[in-house]
Amino acid sequence: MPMQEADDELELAKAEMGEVREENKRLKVLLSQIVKDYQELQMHFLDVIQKEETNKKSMDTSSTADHQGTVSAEADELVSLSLGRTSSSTSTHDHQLRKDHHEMMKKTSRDDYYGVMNEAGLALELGCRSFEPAAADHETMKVNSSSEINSSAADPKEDEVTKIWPPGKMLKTRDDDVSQQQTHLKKARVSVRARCDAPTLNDGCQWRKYGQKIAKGNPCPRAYYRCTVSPSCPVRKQVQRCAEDMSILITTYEGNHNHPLPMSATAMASTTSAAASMLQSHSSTSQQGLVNSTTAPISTSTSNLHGHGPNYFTNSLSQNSSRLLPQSQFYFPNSSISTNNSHPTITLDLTAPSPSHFGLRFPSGLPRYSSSTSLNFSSSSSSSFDHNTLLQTPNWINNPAAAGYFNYGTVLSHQNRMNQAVGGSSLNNGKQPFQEPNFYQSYIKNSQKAAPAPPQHHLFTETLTTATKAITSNPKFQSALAAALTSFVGANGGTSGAVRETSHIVNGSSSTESSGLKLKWGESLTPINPIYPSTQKGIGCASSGYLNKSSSPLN
DNA sequence: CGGATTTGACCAGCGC
DNA sequence: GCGCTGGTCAAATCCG
Repeated sequence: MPMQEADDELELAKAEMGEVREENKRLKVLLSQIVKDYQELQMHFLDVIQKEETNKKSMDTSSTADHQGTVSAEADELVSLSLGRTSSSTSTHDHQLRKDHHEMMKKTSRDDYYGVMNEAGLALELGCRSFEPAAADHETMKVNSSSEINSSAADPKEDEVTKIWPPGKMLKTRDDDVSQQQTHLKKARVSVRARCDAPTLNDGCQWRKYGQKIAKGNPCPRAYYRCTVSPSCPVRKQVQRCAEDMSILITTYEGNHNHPLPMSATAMASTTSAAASMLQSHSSTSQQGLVNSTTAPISTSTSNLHGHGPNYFTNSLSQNSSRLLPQSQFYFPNSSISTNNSHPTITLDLTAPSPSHFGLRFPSGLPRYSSSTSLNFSSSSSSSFDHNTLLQTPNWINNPAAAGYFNYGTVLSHQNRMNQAVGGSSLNNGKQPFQEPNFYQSYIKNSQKAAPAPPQHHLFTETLTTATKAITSNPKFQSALAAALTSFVGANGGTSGAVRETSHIVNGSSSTESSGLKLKWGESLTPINPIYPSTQKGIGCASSGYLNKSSSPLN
């Protein structure tokens, strides 16, 4: 009988593989269509820019405001290109833009151009840049102004630039208008809430703890980490247990990586980047007076990832808001906005109670925001996302503790099975003992007894990461997604998980109840990680140092 | 012994 | 100006 069971399992596995293959084929087709559409739109946009430039020359300066608005509107309709159009745009800029575009189109045929190729061999542009001047991060602004615009993304000088970043002193070199825009938006932060018993999320990066504080209103200490992958990396993160539910780990990221990241780190980086872009995009919009109320839609702009190589992901937060090519936007209705906080924070809440949603929402401590908009990226048959529904399974989601709260489509189920097959969940890297308050310590111990750490399993996640990088960075994808989201939101009620811009706790507006976005996590299959094969010691939220150094738990 | 962590001190921003 | 709070520094300590 054991033989019979084995055969059944084998057959089952084969059937699943077949399904996955078919799904993969469909996705490849979708991707190719997306790429094609994107390229068409890109050319369209450039034509618009060129026309605008022509009009500019033919018109008196008194009419500039009008036509700027016109172009903005058109660009917005396409991929929200207008957001990058600033008064600083000149013909030189436009020409440079076009030149950059063509160069990027050339580059997309190179294997070494970061994220250009996904497993399907489809070229997706990742070197996208924007004129967006309103990045919330001052540090980012400096980098962009000094290195991004005037040099390629691979410019080694970027590190040098970042080395001279004195925290909080970056406004000095900026134009006055930009400074004014940023006076109330000093540093964008992305907060990730996830159920995780490990000290930190396994975001793939290497961190060193440099401080710990008891923050007001939370008995659990807040730990401060800085990225140690590069000595000059300005990225910080704060890790703290949720006061209301200590199984929830709140990880807040701030800053931009200025160094190559391992694949396992790009997942989180891309996710936070997208969220930060969303936040910043909203912020800039808000600054323009388009969104002012605390219940206005969040303007969300997914990130334009770029890199110096297959594993280079420079933007964890706002940097990607300052690219030379346009970024797209989409809107999440009924989202809360706070404009009076110097540290606007967007919270990606991965603690949604439903196992079928990946959500962005307010902390559970704010029950009035508990419903909401969930992003449920599906590779399957959702009619609303037929042509652009591939997303990643980030490594940090691979945390089994959190896994129960996500739906990766077919991937998750496969992965969970595999995880279980190889020994259970990975809740902790086991490297460091917890030194949090006793009540939490006991909680952790109990949790760990029930869930022994398993071996790692990265193959799916890295592939998904790669696919995500390719896709989410694609403005066309974003645009199409935006359109889909817009229509879908209009037709959907609230679900679990949400996109929320916290900027501290916003007022008690109840407007967050109704939005609903369901984007199912997609799938991708090719396992790759040629550069950091030994970096992932655990698939859980344990933060494994990919340089064989310990990353830091919350002690 | 070198690197990471701990933890009290220090500093800056903010509200009163 | 003072106190509170968040964030960082750095010497002491821990650990592999």
